[in-house]
Formats: sequence, C-alpha cells, structure tokens
Amino acid sequence: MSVDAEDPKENRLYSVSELSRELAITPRSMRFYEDKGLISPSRVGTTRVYSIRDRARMKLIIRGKQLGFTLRDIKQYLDLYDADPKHSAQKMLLLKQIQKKMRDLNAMGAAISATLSDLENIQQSLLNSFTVDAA
DNA sequence: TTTCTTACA
DNA sequence: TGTAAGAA
Repeated sequence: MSVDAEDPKENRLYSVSELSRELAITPRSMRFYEDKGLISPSRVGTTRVYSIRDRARMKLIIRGKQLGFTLRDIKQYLDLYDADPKHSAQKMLLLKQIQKKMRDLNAMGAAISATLSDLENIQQSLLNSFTVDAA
C-alpha cells in the first residue's frame, strides 16, 4: 500500500513553515513559544519537526492567547497534560485561571466605565459652558 | 529555497 | 514578536 503521500494524520509531520501556515501564525512565533518552553518539537538535525500532537498543542497555545492568557499561564496548563493522565489537576488549574481572568476583565470593565463616566462629565460641563455663553 | 541562531528594536 | 544577518 502507498503511504508515502498522505499517511493517516496520526503520523503526519510538519515543518515550521507548513504548520505556521496552517495555524496562521509566523514561524517566528512558534520558535518563540519553544524558547519559552511551551512546545518541544523533535528535530531532524537542527530542523524542527512538528507532530500531530505538537499541532494540537500549538492550537491550545493559540486558543489560550485569544482568551487573553499569558504564555506563562498556558505553559502551566500545558505542563499538567504530561503529568496526570486523568487531567484533574489540569482542569482545576484551568478553572482557576478562567475565574481569575474573569475577575480581571470585570475589574478592567469597571475601570473603563469609571473613566468613561469621568469623560462624560467633563464633556458635559464643556457642552454646558457653551450653551451658557450663548444664553 | 528553507531553516537555524543570535542580536537588536 | 518583527527584522536583519550569516551559515548550512
């Protein structure tokens, strides 16, 4: 049987350029995440080779970033996957990270509302000063 | 051409 | 993270 072209994806391998293209990020970012210890692609010589699992890991990294988590947060989460096969500690960490993220976002929202309110008040007095002058 | 590393912005 | 530079 011919397995040289499209092996079942379980064994598929990617180069930085291929995977970065598929994930819509730059090869530079992938290497950066590696420097930070979030991924450890295998090597063929000095060239990085990404497996299906590396691809899944990269997707989680990207997902985490989209949700506003830091690379450090994501690394903590990822490091737990390789630990307990039941992933209970991992789930617990994620729950905590999510709750903190929500608290932070709510705090930011409150700060923004407060600033918006200040700005509106200043704007209003400025607007009032004009109508008073006119009257 | 592609990828790698290192250094700097 | 982007870009630049030199090497394989």
